[in-house]
Amino acid sequence: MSITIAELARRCGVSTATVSLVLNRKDQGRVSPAQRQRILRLADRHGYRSNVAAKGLVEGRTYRVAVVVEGALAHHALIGQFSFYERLGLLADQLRDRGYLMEICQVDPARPAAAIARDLARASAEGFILLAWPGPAATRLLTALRQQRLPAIACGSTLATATLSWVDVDRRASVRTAVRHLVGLGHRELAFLDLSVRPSLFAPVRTRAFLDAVREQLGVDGRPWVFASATAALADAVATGERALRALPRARAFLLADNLHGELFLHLLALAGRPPGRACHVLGFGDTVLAQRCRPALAHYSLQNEAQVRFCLATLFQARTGAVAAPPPQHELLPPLFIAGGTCPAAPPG
Amino acid sequence: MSITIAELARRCGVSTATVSLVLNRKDQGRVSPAQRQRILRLADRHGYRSNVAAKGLVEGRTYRVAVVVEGALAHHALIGQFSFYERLGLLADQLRDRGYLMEICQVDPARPAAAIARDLARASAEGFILLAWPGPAATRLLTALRQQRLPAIACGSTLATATLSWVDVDRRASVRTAVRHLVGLGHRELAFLDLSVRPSLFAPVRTRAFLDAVREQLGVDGRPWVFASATAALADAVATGERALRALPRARAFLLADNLHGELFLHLLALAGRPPGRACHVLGFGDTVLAQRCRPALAHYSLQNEAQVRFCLATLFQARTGAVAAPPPQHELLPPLFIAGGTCPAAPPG
DNA sequence: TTGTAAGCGTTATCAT
DNA sequence: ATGATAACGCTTACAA
Repeated sequence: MSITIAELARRCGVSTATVSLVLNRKDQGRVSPAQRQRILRLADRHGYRSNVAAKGLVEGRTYRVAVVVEGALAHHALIGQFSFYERLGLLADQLRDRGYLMEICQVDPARPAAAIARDLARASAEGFILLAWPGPAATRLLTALRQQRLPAIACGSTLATATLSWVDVDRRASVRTAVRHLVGLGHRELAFLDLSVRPSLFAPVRTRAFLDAVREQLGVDGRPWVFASATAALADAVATGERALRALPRARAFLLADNLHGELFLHLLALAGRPPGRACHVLGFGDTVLAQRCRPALAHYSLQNEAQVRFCLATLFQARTGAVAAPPPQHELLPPLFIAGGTCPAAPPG
Repeated sequence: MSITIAELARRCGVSTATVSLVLNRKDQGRVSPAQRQRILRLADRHGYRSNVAAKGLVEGRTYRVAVVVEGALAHHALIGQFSFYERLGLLADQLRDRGYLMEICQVDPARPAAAIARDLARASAEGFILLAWPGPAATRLLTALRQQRLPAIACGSTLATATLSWVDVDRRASVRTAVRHLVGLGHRELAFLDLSVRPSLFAPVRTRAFLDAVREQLGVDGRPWVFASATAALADAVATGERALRALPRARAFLLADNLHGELFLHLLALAGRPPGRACHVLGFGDTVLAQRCRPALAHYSLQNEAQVRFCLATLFQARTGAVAAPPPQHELLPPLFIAGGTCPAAPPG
């Protein structure tokens, strides 16, 4: 245990109130600059750290924020959602910066939302962040938490309602922008590859967005350009990629529904004599970490993990005092963000 | 905030001391059974939860355990260490069961150990768990933490010393047992594939163990049977796998240094007309989650995540009271554990 | 400008 | 068998 306020007060010959005020920057002209300096210097010398328990006790707060995870923590690595961990790491750091502690709650999404919410309430957290939940499940759980008057927000889910808090990247707009990007580079034939691990939450959304964008921007039916693997097996991803290359021998523009198997597909392209970035253009979507593992790095539209996390915390902490408050519901659909890479140049202006 | 002890006492017409004793099961015949029941029932009805802050304050404890991660949380997904997250999830749950809170500290391993330890001390945790650190770095940090009298243990690192606390699976013994396993099945030619992402901490250890075991059990030089990819690229893993199959056309026994690219290699085997489990035997090592994603499931020797986590907590909490204590240093090298799968039968007895 | 003191919920020591 | 009460470290209303 570090030095206490009482001890600091004793050594400075002042009262605990004075020390507390100075340490919390609440001494608006109430404490003489001299005292102020002495107290701060002594605190620093002894490495003073406020006792969270005491502080929390007197303030009636827990300084905890729970991050609610669907199923096991390791599950998201298996389904290739690496950005899940990036967001978790960002949350851990940024919450610590605010003096909060991150609590990880792994819950069984099959249970009724009300039961989950009741259990979560026992975590005595001041706020809840639902990380990467499917939209419907997120909606149910957020609603149940709201009934218990617990501030909560979904991070990485697009909900159909404006009465709950959530943030996500706009997948539809990203696909649409990516199509415009490739069309702007002169391509008139695009291949769309959905090689992500099944069952994917977003596969139908992405495919639909692609077909709409193709219809709108090229005036044709894009269905012959869509190639989706039917299973989660790597072998199936390989087969699907090869099938696409055989089916569209003249295609020089490729859109990946997810960066997950990007490295694999770039490899297939190279084998097929269409080296990415030189003989053809490839655009991905998803985790930047995955994209940058590719050679060349995969140009893609981003998940914007940092922006998502920032929005979550800003919403949860929007009360003036830095305390978690029950905020009015807020949501945001982040616009497409291009991340450069060797597989495709930026879109031409206009 | 749930109901308090004081309120409970008021409603039962007893003192706070009585309630506290009953609630903490410290009323050895001191409280009458009738009172006891009344108190417990009322507490249950109001969903009483003890206030951690108050408890921690009076006990002078923080009920926090820090899990120290090398670099970013997401890093381990990129290098294919999925079991990292499995262990993290196990830690989160088991610590919560003990009334503890898990704090994730992402630290820059390039900084001096003493500086890291000083920063970690500010986390005011009662104990530290170094998750999946390379041995030398773990040794330095554990030593620095010990100098600050902070209980700490490394999970998933093999250290050269018995004066620090650590737990790991015995990689050497696992490889050796796997070789014996395949030899016991009648194989006289083994291929050893190291396709893991570079730079791997354990590649030299595993290769060395393989060569030793082959020398010992077959009396030959195993070097022509070792195939290692030189880079982290997927393309290199593919090339290395294919090279091994070409170089050893009659080999029917394969040992994978890591389950990471297991699915990929099984695919290559099938393509080469040697379907795993039927035409040949394949044994892996590492994450069970990865192995079970393969078709057929990859038989392998386990990392024993649960056993590792159990050992960590048992060591950290070994004081009688369930409090974290500064324990005498303890370590354990977990023995090989076979996990069945379709790619290889269990070893014949004897 | 500074000090005093009440109080947060809990545990544990002493009385009764 | 049970109750009073001090103590833990901190914040803050109020007094000086």
